[in-house]
Amino acid sequence: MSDGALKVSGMNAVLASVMGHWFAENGRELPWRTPETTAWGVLVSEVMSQQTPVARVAPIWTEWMGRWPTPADFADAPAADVLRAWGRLGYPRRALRLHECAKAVVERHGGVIPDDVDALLALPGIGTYTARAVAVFAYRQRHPVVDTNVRRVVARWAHAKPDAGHATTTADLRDAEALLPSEPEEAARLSVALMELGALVCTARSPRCGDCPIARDCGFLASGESLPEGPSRKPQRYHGTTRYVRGQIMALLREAEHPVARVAIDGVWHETARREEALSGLISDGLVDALPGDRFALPS
DNA sequence: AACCCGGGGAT
DNA sequence: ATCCCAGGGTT
Repeated sequence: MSDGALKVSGMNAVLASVMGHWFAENGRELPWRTPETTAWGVLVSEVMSQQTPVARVAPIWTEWMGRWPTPADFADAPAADVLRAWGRLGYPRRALRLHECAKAVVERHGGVIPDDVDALLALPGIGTYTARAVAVFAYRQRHPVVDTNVRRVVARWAHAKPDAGHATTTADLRDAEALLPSEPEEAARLSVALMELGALVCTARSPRCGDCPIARDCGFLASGESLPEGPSRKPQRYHGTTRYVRGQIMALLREAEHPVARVAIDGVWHETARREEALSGLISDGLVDALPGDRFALPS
């Protein structure tokens, strides 16, 4: 952190206090934000929330935890059941990785979600963000938790920039670490509050600076600059892409009671090459089984 | 570093 | 019609 104000002794405690009060008043009541949520529940919520808005995750998470209350319960489930329960959350490879993760937790850790960041990082589907999120939100340890929201808040508030880079870097972790108060519990509360601030107030396109509890110290607000108007990313099309066709095939197979013939898959998109690209990709990803007789199904 | 991977709600 | 979202894995 190069900003001089942050080096003032006690500044982090003040930030944590202000953000803590703001979160207590304004934080959303998500189903996994309860004292009885297990580390497994936290892990599931984090994986489901990777690139998927939490509002869409909440009902699926509740159903999921009722069906598979522990990693061991989930590890024993058939992959097809897992993919159907995942439904339309998107990026179904996450569901498969979560399945592999649960199996690894059973084998390596006796069915207990590890509390060590490095052990978490070694699990399938657990990366820089999710490992720290579990260690902090489930085990109340003191680590920086840096997601897209925290990167944006820190970029604006501490660095007076309109936005952050597109991926989490070592510098992002160091910047977030520099903001944490010394007490792990207070640090954990600050991290979730910063994430919530980014989700509700310090949003990507239309930040509500009038509602921001830390606007007084915000470098970007003080700079007087305004956000760039044009699209911040390259234009992304979806309809007709491989991802779209993959999604169509997965939806077809999720809803099918029995293996489907190739001709049924032909109906999801008119371009054969695109269709084949999508189908072969799904098979190599382990999301689809190719069965004898040119038939296809979710993996068994 | 760049690219791939879904889907829906907001604007 | 376009943007955005509690990212991770592969190359």
